[in-house]
Amino acid sequence: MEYTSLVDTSLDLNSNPLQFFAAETPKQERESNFFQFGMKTPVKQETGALVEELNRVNAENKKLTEMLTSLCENYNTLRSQLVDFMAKNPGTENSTISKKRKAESTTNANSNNNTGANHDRPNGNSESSSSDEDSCKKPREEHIKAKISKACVRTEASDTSLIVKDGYQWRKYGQKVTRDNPSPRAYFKCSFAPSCPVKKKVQRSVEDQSILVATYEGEHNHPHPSKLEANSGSNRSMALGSVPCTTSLSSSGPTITLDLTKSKANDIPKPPSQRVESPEFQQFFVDQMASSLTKDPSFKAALAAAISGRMFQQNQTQKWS
DNA sequence: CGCTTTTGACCTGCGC
DNA sequence: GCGCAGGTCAAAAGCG
Repeated sequence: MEYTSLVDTSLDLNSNPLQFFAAETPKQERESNFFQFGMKTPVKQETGALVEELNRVNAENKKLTEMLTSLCENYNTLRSQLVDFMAKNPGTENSTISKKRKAESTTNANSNNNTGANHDRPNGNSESSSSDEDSCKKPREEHIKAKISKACVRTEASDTSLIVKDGYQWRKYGQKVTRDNPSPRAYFKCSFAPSCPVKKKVQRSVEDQSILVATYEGEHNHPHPSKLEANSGSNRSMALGSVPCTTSLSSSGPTITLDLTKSKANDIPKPPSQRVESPEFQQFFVDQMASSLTKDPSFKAALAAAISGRMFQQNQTQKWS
């Protein structure tokens, strides 16, 4: 797919030109030059180098912005094509899988290309023919399963607690050992329950014990707790804010992987698993990034503001120096 | 003392 | 209908 050629995973925005300066010059010289800047002493060579570097960074930022725009456009195109395809071929995606348990085992076992749009139930449009039957059988769960999402969280493998710090408060109401996974599965309800219907299941990945797979069911009908303190962020990913996020993902659906060990591990992100090298994984990685970036318009706006803000800041810095 | 967690029992749906 | 497995309940225990 063309996405892979578009995405430069080394998103080094070079937002701080002084870092380049620092990397190329000895410490003493750096400090003296810094004071020279402060005293507005013209150093033509260094200034020229900085201007050149700044221009290069600006060009790179522009290029990245274009890449991002292109990525979003390609994603939207692909998504609309998928929607069309699903509309024309209603029975193509596991139309026989309408039962609850099969649905879950499918999402767990297969690395099929479920997007956030069809994550509600795996059988997409064919659901319309069987939904009535299902609703008769399971009227109680119908509304709860309105929205299901997954998140993978990397933790220390030795950490036996099934706690996913997503900012919300949860109350554990059960734990089970499932057949397909020796690790116990923990069941949580939002602490705002029963007014908030959201539940989550947390279980360690079979493949990588250091990854916790959290499955969220439903949507919170109350603001994110962090928003009460800092009114920023527009979705869960944004609200996670300060959590070190290293964007890896699971093979079972749209996920966000948060490397909670990163802050403790010398800032060296570990690869989620060997699967990251596979084309399938990379493809899904791109899809996931595009999904995360395009899902929320306000996130796009915030991203654009952040990029332009950095560029503006650089220009200001350049002017002041 | 109140809240949270633990854990065994119970409920429900699915496959045979 | 029965057994199995996932999900939920609720009493007991733990904790601040």
